[in-house]
Amino acid sequence: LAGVYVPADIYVRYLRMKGEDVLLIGGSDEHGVPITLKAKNEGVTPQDIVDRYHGIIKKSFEDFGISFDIYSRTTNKTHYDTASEFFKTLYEKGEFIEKESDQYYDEEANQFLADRYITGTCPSCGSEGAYGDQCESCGSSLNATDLINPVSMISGSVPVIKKTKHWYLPLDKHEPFLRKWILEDHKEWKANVYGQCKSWIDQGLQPRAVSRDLDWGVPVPVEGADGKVLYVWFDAPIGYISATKELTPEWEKYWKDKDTRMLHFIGKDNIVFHCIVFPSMLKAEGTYNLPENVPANEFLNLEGDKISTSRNWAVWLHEYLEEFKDQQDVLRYTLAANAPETKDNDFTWKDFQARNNNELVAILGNFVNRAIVLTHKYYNGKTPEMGTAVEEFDKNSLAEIDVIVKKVETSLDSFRFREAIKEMMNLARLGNKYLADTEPWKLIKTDEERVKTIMYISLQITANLSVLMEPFLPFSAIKLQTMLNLSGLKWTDLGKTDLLTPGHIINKPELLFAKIEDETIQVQLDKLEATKSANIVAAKTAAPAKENISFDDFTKMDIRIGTILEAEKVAKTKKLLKLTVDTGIDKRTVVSGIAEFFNPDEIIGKQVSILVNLAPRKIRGIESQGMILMGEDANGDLVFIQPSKQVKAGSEVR
RNA sequence: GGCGAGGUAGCUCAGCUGGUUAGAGCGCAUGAUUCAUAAUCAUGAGGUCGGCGGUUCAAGCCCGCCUCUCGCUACCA
Repeated sequence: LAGVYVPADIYVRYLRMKGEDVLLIGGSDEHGVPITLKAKNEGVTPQDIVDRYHGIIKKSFEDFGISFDIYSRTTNKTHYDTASEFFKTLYEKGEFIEKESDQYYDEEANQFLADRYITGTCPSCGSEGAYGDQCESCGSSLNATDLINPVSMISGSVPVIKKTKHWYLPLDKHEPFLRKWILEDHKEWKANVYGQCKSWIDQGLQPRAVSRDLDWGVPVPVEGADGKVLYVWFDAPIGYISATKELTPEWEKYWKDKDTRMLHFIGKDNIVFHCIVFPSMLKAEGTYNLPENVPANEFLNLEGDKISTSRNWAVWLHEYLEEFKDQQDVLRYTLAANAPETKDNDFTWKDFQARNNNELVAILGNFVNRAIVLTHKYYNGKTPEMGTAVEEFDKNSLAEIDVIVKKVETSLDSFRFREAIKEMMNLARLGNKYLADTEPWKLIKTDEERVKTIMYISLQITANLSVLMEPFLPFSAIKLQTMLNLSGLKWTDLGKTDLLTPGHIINKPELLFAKIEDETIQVQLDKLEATKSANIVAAKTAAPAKENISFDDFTKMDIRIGTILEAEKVAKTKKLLKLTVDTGIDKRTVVSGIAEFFNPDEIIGKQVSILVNLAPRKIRGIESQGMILMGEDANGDLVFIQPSKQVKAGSEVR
């Protein structure tokens, strides 16, 4: 929400209020591989899975006030048609590279087999149980087609070799264009976006496969492509187009008109797809506009830890909407004010509370309340005349409205939402200061004419505020406008000093924002604490035992106590240490992925358990002759399996 | 390991092509005030700008090395 939907919604509401013809398009990307895995796990179809979530997500967005013109999904027919057509166009234009290769096919399961799903005898060492991509015994890298006696791991049948064709989008071909378009013509893009694009382009782009041998996705729409679907990253961005089509017959205007500006609001993990891949697709197709900007944001953490839906480390929108009824704007405000625009940021409930109590309640809500309460007290809710006692200070204060509006516009136009929302709050600050400086509650006893002017101006500030806050706090803006008995105001009304005309009746004051008490926050913190505990418990639960093996199988393993003699980091790797171990039998080299947990110096001289008859395997060009046994705890921390007291190197472990 | 982004007051962040005493909001302290949801207004305290070295008359901004965080990437038990 923080990085993508809230900023996008603010921006779009702003443009709509300016009277621009704008659409906010979004949708669920439903062809991801995790979806098929989840379906398999639960024994249901992928469609069941996506049906379950799409509705919930869509409704949550709606209730939260993310004003999508359409929130669609990539499993609907329009999308299938659109994506197919898009592919066909590129295909016919010769924008793809076709590569044919031999691949095993399981005739029983009716599908092509990924290398990992094929097992057989290794052609180089003759051992059984080698996988299609490599032999675990000798470590050689294999082509699946080289395996002797291959067997499908899915059905157990003997697979047949079939030619399979895949299509690749030659990103390298578009490199000169991308270089100019991004690196020269879009220097104004955010540093994080520009930097990552530059990095990709400078490293040289490779052709990227756009098809896969899977059964979940949009079928590849050319002859001889049975059982092939569009790779998810290819079809997903086309979803933006499909959704627009679904929404309006005039969809082409939004995608192809020269004057249309397209923007992608995304998270930083999606930069490459939206800045390099999708634009290349659009360019290749030829008739579409390219994005004008991609204001990608960084990530928002939660109470110091990365948000993770699988670990339930998250604030679920549908739960928030229930537990904080009618307080969408509080979360919108907090998220916008903390948007991770330049670096990852942290959401904390304490900050949420503080933003509400110290800013929304104290500054904004309070000012509005003061103005309206006083109006009712002095004039029974009737807007007074401007009065004749207008001073320089009054004029300056009114003029200040325009200055603030301009600043908000500048900030929004350059996608600086934190700055924009802060400026918006400054209008409420202006109001508070105006009241404090003019003190109408004192003057009412001595100078009623002057008080009319003061209240008139205070009300105009309030009315302006109700418009200015609308993109950010739409629910509260409507509430305030209802209180003021106003409606249909536009962005161009901002700065006007007669939004409420003399005699205009305003309604009774209601509080815009309610204080949030410590207990309420504590409930949320407790909930997260419970999640944390649950995760720890879950992590403590040991994995289920593997299948039984015979004693013979066990005795095949030759495990010894060895002593580490030397240790050094393998260059250009993060995890690997190259160890020299005295096994008692010999001194041998072992490559071990423990560099993140041990300094080479610290472990020299340590006794460890080592599997000495594991087939050698080349890792990073170094032949590893054995495996150091490690214990791994739930956090992934590694510890050595060591003898409880010093024993002779070469002692057997049984 | 390579690449990208970031490391500025207690917290969240500004700081444009290097130039006088480094800014804002919140928090904190003091004072004023009472129309208002004990809200508001004023004033103030608080920073060796991640570390070291360099270029320059001048560096938070430029260069080098190091370090920490996040992301992308790599033949990653």
